[in-house]
Amino acid sequence: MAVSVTQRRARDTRTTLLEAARDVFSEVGYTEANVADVVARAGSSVGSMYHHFGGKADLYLALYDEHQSRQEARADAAVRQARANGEQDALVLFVAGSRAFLRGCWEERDLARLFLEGDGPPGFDQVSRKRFREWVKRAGGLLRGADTHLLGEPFTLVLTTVIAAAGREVAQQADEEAAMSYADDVLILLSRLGRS
Amino acid sequence: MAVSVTQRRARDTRTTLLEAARDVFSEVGYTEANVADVVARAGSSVGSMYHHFGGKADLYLALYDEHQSRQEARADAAVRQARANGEQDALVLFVAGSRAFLRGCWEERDLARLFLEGDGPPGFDQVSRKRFREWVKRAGGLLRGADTHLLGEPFTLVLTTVIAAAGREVAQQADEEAAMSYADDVLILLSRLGRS
DNA sequence: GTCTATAGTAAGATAGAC
DNA sequence: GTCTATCTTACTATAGAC
Repeated sequence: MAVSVTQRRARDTRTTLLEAARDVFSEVGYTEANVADVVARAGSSVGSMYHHFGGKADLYLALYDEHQSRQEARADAAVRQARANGEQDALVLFVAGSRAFLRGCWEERDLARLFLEGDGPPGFDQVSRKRFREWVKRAGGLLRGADTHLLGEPFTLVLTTVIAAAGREVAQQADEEAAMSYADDVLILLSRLGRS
Repeated sequence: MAVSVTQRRARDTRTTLLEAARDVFSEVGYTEANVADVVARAGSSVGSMYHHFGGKADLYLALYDEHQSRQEARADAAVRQARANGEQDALVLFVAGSRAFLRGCWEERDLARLFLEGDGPPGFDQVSRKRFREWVKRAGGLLRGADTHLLGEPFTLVLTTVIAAAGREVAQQADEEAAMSYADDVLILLSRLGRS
């Protein structure tokens, strides 16, 4: 399909707005940020912004969606990779996925901080918790069967909250080495939970 | 010291406002709540509210302060009690304190939900995380020396987030039995972390 | 699709009488 | 200390020209 010039412009505008939103939200958080600043930084206009997005909250959610998708992709890839290398231990696979997730928190630390800090539109906390929980449940499914203790709500809860909190801390470290060292420390603790 | 009638009235107003704030915040959360509803429910007035408190955020913080103090008292009492009963194992003591904390989350479930849900004034998340962390560090100090692995930031982080998340879930259970059962499940997992 | 200008609105906070 | 009335401010969202 040929893409017309105007369609391309529209895409650019959308992208530019998202990048500006990323910067502004990261710097001042959701509550403090205002739409005017975002469109100013994007060199766009309020009208355009409302043409492409439903509003401030929608902008934030779009940013979250893309970030979270990338994070899940990273984790999945790491698990596949480990498996391709012959790894079979469920716990090791799970840790590999989580580690990739945490590395992603470092690489996209501005966004990770933003989303894990808890400053978002009304109700965002519950939404993101739910999505994250789904992911952990899927990834944590690896552990099923390994140990009967590893089933059930409380276990998923612990996994979810620990990884999220670790992500927040990782994103705040001074350099990559410190970040991954922190990540590994937490993953060691998590591993203990997996061993009966 | 004799307490004058006007002083007493003032105290009553303050208390009534706090109770109303508790109800309103619990029902609709911080963001959705507005000062007008609070004073209406209290049968008071905006002016009085601003006489006693610095504003909406201050009202919320006062509520949090008192709740958290009660929670810490509960936990400390439980630890003292266990100690008085001859318990010496650091991990068992820590779990006893945490269990009392979680029971408190059930007893004051309206507030526990409110504060652990993440909807508060700007910056509240960090403030409450910090205070909670201090408490866990103090309580978790029990574990120092038991095992060299139990030192360090990551361990405190895990303890903190797991207990907080457990509190949120406990506060949402249907009845006390379910709540404490959930609490115990999580505490079993936490115990595993303590055993090397 | 993009922009400017403006409307709408909601709510937190203050002033000042009693 | 308590109240009523008002202010002020800030920002989201829309309308309509280009």
